[in-house]
Amino acid sequence: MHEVIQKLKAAGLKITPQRLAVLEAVKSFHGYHPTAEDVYKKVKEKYPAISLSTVYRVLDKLVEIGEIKEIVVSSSERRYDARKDAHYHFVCKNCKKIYDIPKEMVEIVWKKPLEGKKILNQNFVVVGLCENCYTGNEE
Amino acid sequence: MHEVIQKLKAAGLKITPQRLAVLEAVKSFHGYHPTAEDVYKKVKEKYPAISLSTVYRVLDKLVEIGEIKEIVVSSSERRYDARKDAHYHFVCKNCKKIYDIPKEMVEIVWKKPLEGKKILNQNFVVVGLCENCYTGNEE
DNA sequence: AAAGATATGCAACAAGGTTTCATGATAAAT
DNA sequence: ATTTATCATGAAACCTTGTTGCATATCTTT
Repeated sequence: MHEVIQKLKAAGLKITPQRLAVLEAVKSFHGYHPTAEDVYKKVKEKYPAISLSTVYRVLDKLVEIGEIKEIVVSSSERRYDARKDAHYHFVCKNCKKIYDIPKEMVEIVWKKPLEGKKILNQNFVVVGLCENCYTGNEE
Repeated sequence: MHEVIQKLKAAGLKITPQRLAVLEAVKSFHGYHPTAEDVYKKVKEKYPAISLSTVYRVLDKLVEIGEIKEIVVSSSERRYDARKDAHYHFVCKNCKKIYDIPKEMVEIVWKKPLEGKKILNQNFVVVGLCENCYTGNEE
């Protein structure tokens, strides 16, 4: 929590209760990857006055300063991840649940370098059917 | 073009000029990965009466029968790809341009199998800065 | 050629996210 | 501690992307 305050200050941003509450909320979803709406509902529990637009704005800022990540697993909604270490994701085509894939499970090897371009992030997203949906018991 | 007709028939779908025109349009964007809107504009050139909702519906069907693919590279809009062979994508964080990465350039090795889950697709999306944006000449 | 089934166009709608603007809170400088 | 300049917030309006309901039109099969 101290760390964020440093980062916010370093970026010339103010320390507001909303910002701290939103970050807390995102962090509270261990293993789950919340949408902005999910975060909004969670924050409201302890901070009923917060507005949805503030949540959107704070999420953007937290991504900007690298305190959380946006994961791109759907073309229709944004999802956030408080985990900052590298890892990958599995998305169930049926129930849409998102699972973490530990970095150690997969090795990504470049056979030839990507000439001219600068790589900032490597997103590996596996789409398939999870345990529940694969065996037929829809969720 | 013959192939699609077979696929549509096999899926119990009718052969309509709109469906053929939308597929043609998607195919015409070599190397570019159009949004539904892009496809709509392109189709309109030769088929001015088509409606946007039809384009959305046809794109869905074409994805369903595997004639085109939806690529997930943004959380806010869908993009389509007529290329059916496996390959990956690079997205420029600055100009948002999408580049194809040939399959041969990257090798994805599973160190441990994904227990219980069935893999349908492996999407590898690299985010970074492209030639133009990296060197400072914004686009 | 007719019948049945499916697709289309239009317009209304919905979800997710953004923007504007007046007000309120923060941080730096007295 | 107070003031002041700046930045952030809440509320509501708005925008973009995609979806749906329904009447009409078009396919396909007989």
